[in-house]
Amino acid sequence: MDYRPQQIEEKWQRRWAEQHVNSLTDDELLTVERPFYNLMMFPYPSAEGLHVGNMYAFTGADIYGRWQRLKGEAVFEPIGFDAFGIHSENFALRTGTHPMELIPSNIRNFTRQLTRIGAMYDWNHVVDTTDPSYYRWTQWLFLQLYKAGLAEKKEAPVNWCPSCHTVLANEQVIGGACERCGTVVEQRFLSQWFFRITKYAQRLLDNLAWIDWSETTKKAQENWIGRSEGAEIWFAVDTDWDAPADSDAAEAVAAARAYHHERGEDEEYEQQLQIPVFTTRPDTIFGATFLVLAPEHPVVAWLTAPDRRSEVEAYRERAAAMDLVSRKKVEKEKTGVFTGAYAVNPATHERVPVWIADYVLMEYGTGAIMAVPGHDERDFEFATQFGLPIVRVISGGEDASEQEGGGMTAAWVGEGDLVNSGEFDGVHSLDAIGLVTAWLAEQDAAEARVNFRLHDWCISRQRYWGPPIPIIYCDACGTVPVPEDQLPVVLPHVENYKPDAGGVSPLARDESWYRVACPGCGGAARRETDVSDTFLDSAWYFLRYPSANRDDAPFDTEITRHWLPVNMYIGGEEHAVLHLLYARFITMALHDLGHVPFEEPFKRFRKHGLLIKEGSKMSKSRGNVVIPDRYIEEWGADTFRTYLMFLGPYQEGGDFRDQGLQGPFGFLSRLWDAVVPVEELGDAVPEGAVEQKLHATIAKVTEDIAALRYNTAIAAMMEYLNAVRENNRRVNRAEVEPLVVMVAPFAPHIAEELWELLGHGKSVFMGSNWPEHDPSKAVADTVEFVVQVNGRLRARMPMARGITEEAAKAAALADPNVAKHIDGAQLRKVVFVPDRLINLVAG
RNA sequence: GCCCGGGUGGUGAAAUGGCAAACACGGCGGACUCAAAAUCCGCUGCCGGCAACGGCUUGUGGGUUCGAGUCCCACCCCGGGCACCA
Repeated sequence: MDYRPQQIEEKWQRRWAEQHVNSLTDDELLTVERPFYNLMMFPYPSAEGLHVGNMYAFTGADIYGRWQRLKGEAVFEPIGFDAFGIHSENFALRTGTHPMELIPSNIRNFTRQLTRIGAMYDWNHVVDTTDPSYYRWTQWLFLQLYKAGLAEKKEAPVNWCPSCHTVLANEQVIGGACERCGTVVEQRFLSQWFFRITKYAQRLLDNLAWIDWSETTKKAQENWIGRSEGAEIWFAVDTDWDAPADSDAAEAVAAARAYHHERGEDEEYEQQLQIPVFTTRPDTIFGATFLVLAPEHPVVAWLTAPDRRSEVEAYRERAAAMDLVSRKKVEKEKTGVFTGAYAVNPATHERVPVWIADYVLMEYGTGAIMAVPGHDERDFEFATQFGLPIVRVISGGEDASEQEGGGMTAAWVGEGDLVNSGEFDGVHSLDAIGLVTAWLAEQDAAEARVNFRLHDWCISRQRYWGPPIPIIYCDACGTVPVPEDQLPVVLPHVENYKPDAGGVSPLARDESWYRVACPGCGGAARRETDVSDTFLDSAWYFLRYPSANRDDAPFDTEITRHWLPVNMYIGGEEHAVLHLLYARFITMALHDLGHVPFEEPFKRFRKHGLLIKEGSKMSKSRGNVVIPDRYIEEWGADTFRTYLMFLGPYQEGGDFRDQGLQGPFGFLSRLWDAVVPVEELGDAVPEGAVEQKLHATIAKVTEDIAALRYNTAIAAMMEYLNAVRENNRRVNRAEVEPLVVMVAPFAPHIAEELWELLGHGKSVFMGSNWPEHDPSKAVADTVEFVVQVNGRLRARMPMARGITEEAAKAAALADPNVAKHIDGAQLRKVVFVPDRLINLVAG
């Protein structure tokens, strides 16, 4: 009987479903012992169907879950659909199918594919983010954050995608372009809903020290959070003209006032206008020869000299019109204009000119810098271009020769001793950072400060396909949260859901929907018409899975305590700073609000690598995207799964080559051929080389799967099967039975079929069937010993395990080839590695 | 520029400082067959040699070590992320 994967796979998929092999009831969720929550990143259900990249991710995660189960854990392995979002909506717009029809049919197709690949999903606990019974709780989550002051609406510079007609979070802007459509984003000032993730910046960073995550992912988060230690230093403005007297005056002063008010500096501001700057190099303060403000800095209009106003205004307009990508180009020539104003360097008490330039960004630090051209490359370039003074305050680097004027030829950014720095001369720059900050602080001119690159998370979207933000605006009561007992705010079926270039949400076209009575006073009010970011849906879905059937709470307290945090989460590196950071933030916030007893959602996270095809990236335009269905049809899910895991190291990715499927298929076929004539199997216990190989293989496969080294685990099983079948020897049942179990996580269908043929009444996954190895039997009695002379291989000889150095040396010296290479020379040294090698150093 | 990966046969890839190339694909040769497919067996890094065996070989150049793909220093190349972040 030949191996016919399609029939076997159909049979077992049907049986798993009929006998509920892979799902837990809600009662079991509360009571089972050894719970193991095995999570993978839920897919966005595209119309194209599951991509091989999804299959790769899910298969690797499923293997881990199946293995835990074979070891006796009660594994909960759920799946769901991240079905809201711009991606689905854009596709719907393109094809003219309404997302409310498109998504359910995509989900049906995904469900079919996910079943066909043979993953052991718990179909009793599915999550669909577009289902009102789910997004009701997404809205609830928004309200909890709102009540805690962690959600706020504010006017801010935001990323605007002119193609998707919506704002984007910083994390969704990749290299200056929209993550979804690739269009270059613009900067706009809009009033948007933000989550105050920056409040958690330090904790998000600190916890990275102890969570068990892939190092690269932690590193990416660390960089994204971007902590910088330094100081904020205040420069008093010194001008001899009044604030602008024209019609812009009130506005300019109001803007400056608002800026300082937001920073809590009302008092200082009323006394004298000060410009705060952030620097990581307070040690270079004596070399700060000018200030540079971001063009959009709110105090610019206030302090610009009357005769400079038209030039400054022109520059600001040009900067505002520029897209963010070209503005942030490093290689671009420095531009800027002088405002005519001066400020006082608090260390030197010298007046320094105040400039504006687009290389200073409003969104980082204070939107203003002290320029130290002697020790900062960008400031050096700017000073050189505009003829501003360059002063050396740290020794090191090179100066031009006397004839050439002796000035600095480049910024010196390294360390050194301070010079031209008053009482600090001779102090090392690293020591000076703290000393100078303290000295300035005594004069109320500075304070030590930490800055983060991380920005607040902009969650409002001017789009249709998302959960409406549960807020109502009332003229009398102001901003009113929708009462929790009125959730969900159901997304209405809107025929024209096209986004609008003006930034008005599609929901704003449905008057009957947004006109609503104020929950506070009962008067006429209107709903918020923006929807929330898809990443909010996915920031808490893992909390919902075990409680997916609860309709009175987002997550059941007992079930959550039993199953969370997640034991193992496997997913793609592309979400390192998006989903994974948001999920951590939301969990931390829920912890602080008393909703969950832990603050990190995922105990372990492992990233998987990227699949490429025949040496190049898969993409639609290249036309080399692997369609999994075709391969599964041709080879079977077991072969496809095993090949995906065999083609390279899982955590690094690999190269998909059509020819490669032959290898795993041959392996499974040979396994089939070895086991299926069950009556012919011998009853002898394993012995000799096969026994040794069996125990060594169990040890290796167990270790490898634990470390996600699936490719070498499969190779080890292939080697073992080759040993079992060597020279047409008679195969014994006790030799193949453990192999069938070890194959099961990779190729579950064939394993089930063989397990049944071997006489077992129930699924191999019911019960702790993972084999144990006996370390004493995993090693051979004789080892092949390597003999080196002066570090070079000269002979190999079988020797008894545990042979002494003396005996090994004697045997080695007796070998004619060894003797020849020693050639009568004196032995200077003998290096002996037990059971492995002896190196005779002669001459 | 900074931060991660990575560079090994014809190909995908293995290798706690201790036999480089496991496992697999492909190729070559053979068995079976009228023939082909499937299957099975053998060979397969490069150079020299009938062979025994010897020499060379993990991006480049140095170093540490009895011994380096692996550790250290410098550099080149490829992939990914961040980036005028003060």
